[in-house]
Amino acid sequence: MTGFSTVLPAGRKRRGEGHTRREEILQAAKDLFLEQGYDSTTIRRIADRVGISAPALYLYFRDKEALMLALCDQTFAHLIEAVAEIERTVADPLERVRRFGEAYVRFGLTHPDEYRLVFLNANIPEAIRKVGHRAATDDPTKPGVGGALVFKRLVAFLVELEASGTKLNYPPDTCGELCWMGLHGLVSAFILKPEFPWSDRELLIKGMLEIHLKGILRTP
Amino acid sequence: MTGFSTVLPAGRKRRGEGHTRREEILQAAKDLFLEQGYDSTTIRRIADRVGISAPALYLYFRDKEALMLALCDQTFAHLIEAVAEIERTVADPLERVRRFGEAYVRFGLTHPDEYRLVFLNANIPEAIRKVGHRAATDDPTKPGVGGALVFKRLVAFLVELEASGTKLNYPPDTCGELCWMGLHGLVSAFILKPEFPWSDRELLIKGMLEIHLKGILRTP
DNA sequence: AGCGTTAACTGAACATTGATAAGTTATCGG
DNA sequence: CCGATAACTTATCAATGTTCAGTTAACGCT
Repeated sequence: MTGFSTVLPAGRKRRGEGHTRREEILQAAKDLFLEQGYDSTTIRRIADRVGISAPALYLYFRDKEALMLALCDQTFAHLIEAVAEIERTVADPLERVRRFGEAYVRFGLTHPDEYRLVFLNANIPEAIRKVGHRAATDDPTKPGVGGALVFKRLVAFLVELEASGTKLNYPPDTCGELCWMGLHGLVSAFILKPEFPWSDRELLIKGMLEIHLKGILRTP
Repeated sequence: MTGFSTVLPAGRKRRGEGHTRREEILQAAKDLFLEQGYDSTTIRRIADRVGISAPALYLYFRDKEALMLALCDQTFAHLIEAVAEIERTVADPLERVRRFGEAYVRFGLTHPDEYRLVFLNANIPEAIRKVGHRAATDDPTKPGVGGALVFKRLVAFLVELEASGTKLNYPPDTCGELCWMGLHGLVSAFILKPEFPWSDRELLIKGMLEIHLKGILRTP
């Protein structure tokens, strides 16, 4: 039961309607990616789904990497939205940090493939690997900075937390990095090693959040 | 400055000396892998280094995956040895856990490429992905169980720790998983995102160890 | 010394991959 | 209706992992 879906040729786009095709390609790539994973998301198969020839893809994306980058940013928007939601609805800085952790883990576990693409892949070309944690100084209008944006929010929460009088055991950015590393370790473990007999998932999530909150807050 | 090293043809092996060639292949693959990374470690290039034809490789390895698996196990032996060293020289269970963490991080940071191959790669075929954390019930004589063996040692340390009277906040295996996830998050962050402006590396390592030790030990 | 078996190995080829070059077609403004 | 050009295709490239069919050389045996 693999790749039987060849789509009928799509009509040529009207002049000036190229961006439409671009989005069709993105959608097809995303579908394929979610259905069959990265390895099956080939240029030819994407083109096939859209109903155009393979080289036509290169009219809209410089190369496969650029296509995947665009996909990543699209998905990251979801996580950014989730964090914005927290900022809108939660006032307490400590609670914001906890909610951030929960949202991050939930995002990773419900979008495992994108998570792999953005945060885990050591095999994919350099530029894609960087997407997750490109330096915060990079041009934020360019594709591939979603991860850094999210991370900056976490650090901002920690700065608030410190400003509100809570003592931290490390500088806010170090705290943020430690928390992210723990959350990332958790998510990537579940994603990369699903066959491992992990103990209760909810316990692990709760435990990881507890450990890190307890670890960064100074308690005399 | 890339791939100029083509090696002269090696003489045919005597009858019964095939295993020698097998090890030559492994060595060449390892060198190439360390020098140029996974993407450059192709069947043809490996064969080229050894001085044989590409198909000759398939006399000694079922496929590329099997070759890489063998490489992984070879490298894992180093980590296993480091852990055994701890068992030999350190008696205190708590200290054993701390030393395990240090050794694990040191291993990851000094063997980043192997670490990527074994623990990080979401793109490489399934069997290689599993290497790091194959279920402990798997046949331990088969290749690819190095990761699980190491992890079992950590859990054993935690069981000792509990037996010695120290109260834990979670069951030993859950504690082990949490610790491993944190350590792994740390190592993989450094490896996958070297360009990110992390705060002081030593502080992060020390912090991660502290956080997790504090987190799993019950302190009333 | 010669012969047959077979381990060790090679050359050519296949299907896929991402990517490019060069040419074609259809749309649209004037 | 015509010329410019956006949109697209066909043919092709080099590289990848892998297989097939054959070849060569080492060894035991008579």
